Amino acid sequence: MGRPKKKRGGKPVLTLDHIVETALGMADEQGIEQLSMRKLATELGAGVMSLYHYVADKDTLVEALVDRVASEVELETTGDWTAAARQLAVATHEALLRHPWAIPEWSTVWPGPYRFALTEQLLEVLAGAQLPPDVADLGFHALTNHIQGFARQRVAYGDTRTDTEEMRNRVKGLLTQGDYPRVAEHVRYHVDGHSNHDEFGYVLDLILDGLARSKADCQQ
Amino acid sequence: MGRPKKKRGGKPVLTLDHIVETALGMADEQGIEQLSMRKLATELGAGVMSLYHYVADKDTLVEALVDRVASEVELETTGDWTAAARQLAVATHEALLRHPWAIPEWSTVWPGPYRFALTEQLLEVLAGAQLPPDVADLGFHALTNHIQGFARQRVAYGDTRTDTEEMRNRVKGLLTQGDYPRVAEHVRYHVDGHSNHDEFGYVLDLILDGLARSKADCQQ
DNA sequence: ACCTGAACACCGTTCAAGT
DNA sequence: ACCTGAACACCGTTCAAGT
Repeated sequence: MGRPKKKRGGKPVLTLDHIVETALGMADEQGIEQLSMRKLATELGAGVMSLYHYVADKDTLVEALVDRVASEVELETTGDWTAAARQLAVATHEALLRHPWAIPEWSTVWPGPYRFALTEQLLEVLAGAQLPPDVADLGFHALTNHIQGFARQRVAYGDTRTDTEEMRNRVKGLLTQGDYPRVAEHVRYHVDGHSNHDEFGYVLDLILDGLARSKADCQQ
Repeated sequence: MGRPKKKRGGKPVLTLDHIVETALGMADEQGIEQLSMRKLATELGAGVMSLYHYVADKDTLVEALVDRVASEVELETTGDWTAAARQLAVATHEALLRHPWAIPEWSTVWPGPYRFALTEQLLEVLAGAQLPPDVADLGFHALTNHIQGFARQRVAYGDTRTDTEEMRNRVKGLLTQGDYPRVAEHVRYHVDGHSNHDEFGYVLDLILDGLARSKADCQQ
């Protein structure tokens, strides 16, 4: 959190924290594809090799970056298990939308401590629901798949930051030309039909209702 | 499909088809991270720059590669809409497992014609089911998220080809050390408990049953 | 039309050296 | 302990040139 930029007399010109925070900013602004050790170093006003005193290699840095995103998710929840699961899902979804570059990394990179804590928490919440084990497992995967899948889709069509001229033209082409009418219809359904409709929450509730219902079914 | 390797007198030493097929083989064997234009060219016995007569740039090649994977999915289906959706889902899942490198690309890359045809087909099947529009939409996303999410997870823990020493140690550490007990429990549930249980199909049927039930609910 | 080598502007990382 | 430049082994791609 403290970020000593140059600090004449003191020793630590660089900090792991400062490195990660700067890298995060660069990834947020220009995408992770544009983030290189060299650019990061010059952004920090340091030599490239200085970074390697704080980070083993680039992959480890990216892992740290993704975990930094996971750290933004509030783990404290209120209410019963459906409310709690909902809060975790929404908070994760929002964190991913804040850092779109992290979406493809989310499921690719080995989890860091914050990510593990988040997963642990969601599993804990589901365990508290006393669902039959296979339903709990299904529920966990349905929720995480929904979170990731929906974030990916959000960014694919229509996220303002990721939008390139190229992509907008391709979408327009898809909607204009007659090939793939069902796909065009589906995209339109999302783009104009439901923009102020909270689709993420809507489907999320369907999943949670389904889980709650499974439990009721088993208990009678 | 024809692959002329050197063909002394004839002109086409290279073919788009031959390039894509060779690149696919390399990606399958060594992962897409290891696939470079230069290595691909030498594998083909050509100069790097020769490739650029068939392919605009590396990104386009990767798009073609992913579409090559999509092309493996059989679009012809039999039976009612649940059977048809099931067949498409299973075939897609299998194609992704055959080419694990394609899983993260699947939702990142702009779709090619085969991928579009596949999406169109699934939407068509769901349209044929006469579900209420929002249920059809939910169903489409539930299915695609399940396909992608499950494939990702399969590869994350336990896919033999992607398994590195590194990763096996990390998983072992997770299971051995006491941090994150719920996560460890969850991984164990998948690793030993259900190895011969067809989890993909099981959850897939739950989704399809849920959709069918929604329809029944609305019709009465 | 098809293929190419040289060159440019980048990468991540090793290594040996500086304070 | 902390920082570094030179060097190595790579990248994708432009350009001008060959057949």
